[in-house]
Amino acid sequence: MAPTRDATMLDIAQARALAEAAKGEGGRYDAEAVTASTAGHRVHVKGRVLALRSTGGLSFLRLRDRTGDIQLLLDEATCATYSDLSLLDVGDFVQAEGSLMATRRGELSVATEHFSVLTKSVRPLPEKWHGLQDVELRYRQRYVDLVANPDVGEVFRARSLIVRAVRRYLDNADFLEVETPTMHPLIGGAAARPFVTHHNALDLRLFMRIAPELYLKRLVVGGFERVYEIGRCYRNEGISTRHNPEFSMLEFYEAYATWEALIVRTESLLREVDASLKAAMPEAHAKWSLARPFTFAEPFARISMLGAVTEACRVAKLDPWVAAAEAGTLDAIFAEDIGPAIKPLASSSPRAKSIDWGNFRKSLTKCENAGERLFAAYEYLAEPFLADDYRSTDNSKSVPVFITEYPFETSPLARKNDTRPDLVDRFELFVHGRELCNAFSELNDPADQADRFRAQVDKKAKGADETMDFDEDYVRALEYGMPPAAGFGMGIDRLVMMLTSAPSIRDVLFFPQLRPEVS
RNA sequence: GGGUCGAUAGCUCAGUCGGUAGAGCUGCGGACUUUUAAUCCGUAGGUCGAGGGUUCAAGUCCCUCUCGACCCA
Repeated sequence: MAPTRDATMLDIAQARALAEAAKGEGGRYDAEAVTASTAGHRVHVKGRVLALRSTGGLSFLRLRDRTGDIQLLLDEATCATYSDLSLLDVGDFVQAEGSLMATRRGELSVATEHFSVLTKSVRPLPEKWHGLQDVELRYRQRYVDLVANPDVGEVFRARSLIVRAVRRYLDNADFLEVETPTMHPLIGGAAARPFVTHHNALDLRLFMRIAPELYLKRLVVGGFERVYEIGRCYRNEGISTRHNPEFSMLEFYEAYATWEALIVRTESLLREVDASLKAAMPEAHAKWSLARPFTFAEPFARISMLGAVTEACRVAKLDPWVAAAEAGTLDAIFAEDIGPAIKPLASSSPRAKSIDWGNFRKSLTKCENAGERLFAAYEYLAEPFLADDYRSTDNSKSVPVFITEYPFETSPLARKNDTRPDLVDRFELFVHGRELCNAFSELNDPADQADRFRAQVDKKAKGADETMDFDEDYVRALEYGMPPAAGFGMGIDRLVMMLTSAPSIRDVLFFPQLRPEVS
């Protein structure tokens, strides 16, 4: 069927808008008002058939396109192609032409005079009421999931809006979006195991990037003072609700800024992105924010790593350790085996009982210096309880926490603090106890950087597998001079999970990594 | 890597003590001119994830494996 000349090809939302004036209580339309307001205007819509009901010589189709749904009413007496209905299935794409009308129950419909199939669906869609529930099938056949489960599409629309809002924020702050290599000859920029690949013509071993960091900072050396990249990174680790082998990361670098400036940026970035999401998807946003265990409505908390450990010891009533922290002698305790101390300490309070003492002890024994020990103490004593300890004023939600003053041994790319050489000018942001952002004033001293790379190489020689390579070209770049700068990294997938209250990273990735399907 | 749970019709799920494989939706045929998970009548649909074992007899009990979910590391 060729569309007749006087029908206007419309998105379904546009077609509905023609009858907006006739819309009444509860979304019901008055039949006479529809006829009056559309004045017999003919419409031509295209979409997918979601439901098909027939009562003798009268049939109803529910049609959906990207803008919405509308019902088609087909009367055997007035629809020229009515007999084609026998060939029609749910899932087919059709075009239909007719005038707008309202049914007795007040549903806006197209009184269809012609319709034809655009694409035939030869597989049945999942059952209409329960939809597709099987999680494995939902991930493997996302194309079906998206048709059957409208909430899924909502999360992915949110993801797109979130990324757009992040870009808008950075673009407005005069950052330049760039692209850097995803295949690297060396491992660098983060602590993770890489995927290895091979370039045939160059006969070259390459690693899929674990972070864009070192390339972006080369651009800062080259005079690109504000750059950002949103891109895929790859880490050869286990798969879980929070980890996928490939994931998206935002990094930005700002010359002449310090980590303290980035704390301010981080708060404003997150609030602005969330506000954009709220503006674009108000109903979904209301649902998600109700489900969030955290809030952005109050100032984020801010505490040093040692402060967080001390505070955590206080809440857990680990009195001897609180005293040691205040006297500055905590590391002397952690440097010895804490084994004998565990039993009395673990019964100090309910909180103390829930500390993972066994793994904390094991982790401490692997540490080689005070910095690593403080980090381990933070990981086991403070981090698991951040969401309990940092609460909104009415105590209903957790507030995000900036952890600052990281030990330099655990931060091979961050700038040392000017007055405390055992610390680096770095922070991480934890939202409801989960790490979301990592940022620091950048190390731009080439000699110091070379020392840090050497320390990484030594660790690798001792068997550590999550270490960086010595990147001579990067040191050479620093030798030409990098302006003082601060850099920021954030996992996009985690951000989307938090904002949409998605429990698994698989809910925010269209095609999460799965084992191959067995036939 | 460890633990728990799961896999039965295209989809969602039952299946008791080990005794002939079930329902709803979907599909197919039919009735019905205002449906909304339409309704009604009829009908089709199965390598019970794979392999092995116990048994007269296994979807069901045992073992191994595959895939997945959740929790822990």
